Amino acid sequence: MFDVSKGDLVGLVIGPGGAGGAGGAGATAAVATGTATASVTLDEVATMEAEHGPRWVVWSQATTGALVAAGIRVARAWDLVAVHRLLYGGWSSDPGRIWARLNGLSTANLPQVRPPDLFNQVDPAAAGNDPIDDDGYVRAEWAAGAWAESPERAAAWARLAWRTAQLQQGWLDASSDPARMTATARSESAAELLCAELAHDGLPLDRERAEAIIESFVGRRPRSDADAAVLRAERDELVLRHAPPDSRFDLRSPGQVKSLLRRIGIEVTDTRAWRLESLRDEHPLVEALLAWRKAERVATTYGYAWLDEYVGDDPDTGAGRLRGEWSGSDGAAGRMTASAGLHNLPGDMRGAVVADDGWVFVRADLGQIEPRVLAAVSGDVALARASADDDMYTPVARQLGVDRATAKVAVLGAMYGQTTGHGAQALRGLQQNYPVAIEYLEAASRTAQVGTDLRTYGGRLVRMGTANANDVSERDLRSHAAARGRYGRNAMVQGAAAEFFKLWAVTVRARVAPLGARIVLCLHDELLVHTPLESAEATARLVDECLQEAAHRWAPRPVAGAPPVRFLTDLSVIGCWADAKD
DNA sequence: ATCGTAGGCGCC
DNA sequence: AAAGGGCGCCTACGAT
Repeated sequence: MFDVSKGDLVGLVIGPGGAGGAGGAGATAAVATGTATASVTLDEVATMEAEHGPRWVVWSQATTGALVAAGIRVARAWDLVAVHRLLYGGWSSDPGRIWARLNGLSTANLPQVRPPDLFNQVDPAAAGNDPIDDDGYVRAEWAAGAWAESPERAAAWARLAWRTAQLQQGWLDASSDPARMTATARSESAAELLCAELAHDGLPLDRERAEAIIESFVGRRPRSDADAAVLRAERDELVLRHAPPDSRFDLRSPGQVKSLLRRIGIEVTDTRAWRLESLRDEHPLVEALLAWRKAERVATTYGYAWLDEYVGDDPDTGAGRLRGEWSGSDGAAGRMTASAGLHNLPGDMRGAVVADDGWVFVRADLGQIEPRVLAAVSGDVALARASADDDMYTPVARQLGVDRATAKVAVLGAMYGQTTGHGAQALRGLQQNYPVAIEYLEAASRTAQVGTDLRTYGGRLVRMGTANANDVSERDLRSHAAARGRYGRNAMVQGAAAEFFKLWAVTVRARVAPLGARIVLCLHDELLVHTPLESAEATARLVDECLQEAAHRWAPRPVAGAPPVRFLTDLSVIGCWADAKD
């Protein structure tokens, strides 16, 4: 059907109705290259994947999600949103904005879909068969869904995706390091595939265990709204009985908690747990309040409502699955994000994350990823040498003539912008012994402070925005500049670490699939792989091999005289996430 | 009534 | 002198 080879770009769109019969009414899936287009069924997409292994150009995770839902897991992708975020920073974008940026068109007044009203009837014929309007912009109606109204339009939409990918590749080629940025674009695109699969598969979670854990914190499941109110009041009473009689304070209002504390003779600027920690012995109410807070967190965020909303079944086995939405590169530095509490499950709840019968988890996290990444991206020879040690802080401490704890605080402080306390003194030692790494951070901080954008090692644009100088005091301006400095400094390390992690993750995704294993959780520097018991050892070996492969591909050219930076994992095979030792 | 912000806390 | 970054999610609260 198509003259394509492995890795060639092929535009792919899938309409809301999925793929009907090829060319027939309702066939809204289409593929396109620069020379051919076709309406296709999802079966035909699967065949093309198996026979040609192209790199599928998709507008967003929506297409990938439709594929996964249809049971198709492709190897390669070019995700236009993911590459857009790499090139231009920021968050999600629609086709209109992506196209405009690539073509040098202003994005200040992007065409909008006008809601149909008495005077503005949408005329389906008006949109024609060209997704690009006379002014060069993408027709907003197309982006809003009109592209799926006919096979011809779907084909044109797939063709536009292909053309957009070509434009993006052109911009990557025009960068200072085309090979590296292209590698990042491909890795980030694969991460979006992984995200679609994570969202579909879900994290194995034992409902009964989860219920038991919740119950241990907040008591039994309420039978009604009224019952819930009673139980809530009972939990509040455990704190309020320590309060002055006839007083009325709302524990959920930080301001009122502050007033309450003042009434019992405790004056604080805020009521955060770490601040109250040292005041535990001052008054029994403090202890009760801290326990209440912990329970309240479970009750509101990880309680029965959370369970009911986000935990469903595996379609095959009926086992519990916690599902959320996944994004491959949200936020400043391009980390993965997840909803439904997947990225911030309380430690106590991990006891409910249990592998299916006959399956286990291979859990692996990257050891000291940020200082190792700093060594790699900065090209600091001395720091790269230190990375040879299982514990980087040991050689650093020896070099600086301080204890390990001080060395660790100093290194972390340097990366995060902290310059006070014990770290400050050791910072000077870092400057002397690891000048390249420290200067890398300082340069990022200086650039960020004046509001200039940065790019991570992998090429992601970190936008610094602009300070609103008119309504802040001189003092605030300075603190804003300092904050921007910390932000930029941190984004360079955290961002590069995120890129490296994703390269590792997508490599694992590809390698363990033949074993029947699947990644079920990505947690910034940690992978949880669900694998059949008999494949556990092989999976574990692959996870480690993939790290070495990723490290080799990610930083192939160490500075002359420097050893390659060493990366390592802490790896365990477990039946329950809580069994991980740490 | 709806919205955005702030305080707070979970994880890395 | 002092300064930690990121995210999601909850509640209260003030502004609109």
